[in-house]
Amino acid sequence: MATVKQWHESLNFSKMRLSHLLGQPMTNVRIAEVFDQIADLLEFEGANPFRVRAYRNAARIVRDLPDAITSILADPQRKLTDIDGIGDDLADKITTLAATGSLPFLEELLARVPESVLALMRIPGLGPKKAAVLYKELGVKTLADLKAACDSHKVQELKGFGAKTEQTILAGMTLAETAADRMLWAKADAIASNLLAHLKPLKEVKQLAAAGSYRRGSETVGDLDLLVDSTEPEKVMDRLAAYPDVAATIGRGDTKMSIRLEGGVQVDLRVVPEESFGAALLYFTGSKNHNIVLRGMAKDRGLKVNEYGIFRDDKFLAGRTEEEIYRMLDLPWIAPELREARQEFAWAAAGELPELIELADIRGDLHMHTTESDGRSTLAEMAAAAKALGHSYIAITDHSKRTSMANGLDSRRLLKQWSEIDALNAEKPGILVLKGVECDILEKGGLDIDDDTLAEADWVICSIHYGQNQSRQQITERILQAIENPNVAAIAHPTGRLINRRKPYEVDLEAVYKAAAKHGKFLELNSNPERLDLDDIHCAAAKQHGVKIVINTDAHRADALAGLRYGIMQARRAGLTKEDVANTRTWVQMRKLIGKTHS
DNA sequence: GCCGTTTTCGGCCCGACTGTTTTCAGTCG
Repeated sequence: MATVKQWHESLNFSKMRLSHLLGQPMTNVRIAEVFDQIADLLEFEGANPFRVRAYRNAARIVRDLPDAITSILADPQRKLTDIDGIGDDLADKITTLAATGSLPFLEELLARVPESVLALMRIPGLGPKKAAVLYKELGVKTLADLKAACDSHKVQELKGFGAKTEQTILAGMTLAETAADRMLWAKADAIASNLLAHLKPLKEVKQLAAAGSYRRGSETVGDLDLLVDSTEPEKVMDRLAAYPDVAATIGRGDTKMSIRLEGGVQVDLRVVPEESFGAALLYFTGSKNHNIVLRGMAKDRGLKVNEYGIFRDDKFLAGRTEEEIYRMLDLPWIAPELREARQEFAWAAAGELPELIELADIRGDLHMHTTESDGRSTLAEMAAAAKALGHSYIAITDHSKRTSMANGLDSRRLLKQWSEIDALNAEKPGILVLKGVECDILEKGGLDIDDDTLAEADWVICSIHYGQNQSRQQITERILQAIENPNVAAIAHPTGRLINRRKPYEVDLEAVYKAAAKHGKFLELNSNPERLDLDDIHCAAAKQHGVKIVINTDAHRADALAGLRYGIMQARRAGLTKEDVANTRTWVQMRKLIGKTHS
């Protein structure tokens, strides 16, 4: 999926020279980037595809790991080779990377293959084989070379290429220049809902679903994958072709069709008969790696799984529902959010598949703003909207004074707001409104509101809004200091994703997790879809360290309170249960967790 | 490159679609 997105990433990646990757603390993400680049280079060289897959797999495994590689290396009790998919060779390479910041094997590869050719493989329709031919036969090293070769029609003269391929390459190049990045889940949701509503009225459509990373609740979505149960694929495909927003048809066969919408989003449609709907839903939901494991398990049992069902010696056994397929493999049904080939199979084998948290489990939202700072809705409007959503409590957490451009409150205004909250509660609004604040962690350390005032609050959540360019160590120190303040209950934006689309600040998250666990402080999963933080990986890491998590919206207007579901999806992807998330509890229970005793 | 209650070698998920072929390789998901 998402060839266009990969293209973008490759453009960004090729700008980011190796020297930028190296010589910095070796985070999991940086190690993963090195392995992905090795996989690309090996693939270009035509290496054994399974060897390439091993590197890609390792990249994904390291990226998804809740623990920092550096802390595993530092722990004499643990070995890298204990991680599934990491053998002796890759463990050595990781160790070398972490110790020296460089990897001789990668240097060798880069000496053989110019890094710029990797961008060729990102063009839709150009894979490693064709890219290698272009490089070897025509000396195409860059995208500019490729453009020139197509324009002079040298490409179509190559064996295995033709006029059509040349056109496809040119079209792929211009498309990639203008196409959109991966979209946020919320946008995918809007588009998918419209598409489903367009297809549903067709009488030939018996069942339909949106699958892919959208169904898995991935934070961002590349392509949309639609699945339809019908015996009349032609009619279904005609219906999709008639969708008003279609810009182009990329491909169309007997049961499968791909279109591109205005704005660049690719939509893949697959039509299957009823007896295959569950198998196809499983296949189309992915992830790819989840499917690979499933199919391997089937093979071990002398079975075969494809998108039509599960088979023994070509005899159809099941396929109507996902449950049937899982059952044939002695597995319970696995929630789509968990299907990333991370821990779900180990959990299933041990009978420890977590009962994932649901939206309805949340009892209160503990981070929101009002018109008193930079919110758009009043205190009363926020309370009414939260009550309508079924919450039993909320915390009003307007900004503190340092955040002056958001009209942050000083202690005098805070105390005034809190007396208004007392008055509102006295009117018995049907929801408990808590006196809170989102208190700035100042550049020099320390908090923006005095301790005497903070002691009056029910709920103090802290975050960094200024001095985000400080060193990793300075930022970490500031956060640790806030965690140690007895008046503080929670840290918001712990990984630094607090401004849309801007690079997060650098922070030693291990230290933050450890301190939060030690002092019983909450880390916030901020549910804003545009700057979601903690994401699924960080969420799992926080849980691993025994940190208490709260899921809040950080809503700036009443209708944004419904955005809690975005955070819930990430929590589910991290395998969190109701117990793992603190604000599934009543406020009385929560207050005990915080350790506050005053009323 | 990884992995092993069939294994330390020989496997590694599976099928649709396209373009260039004349039975298939490459690409994609």
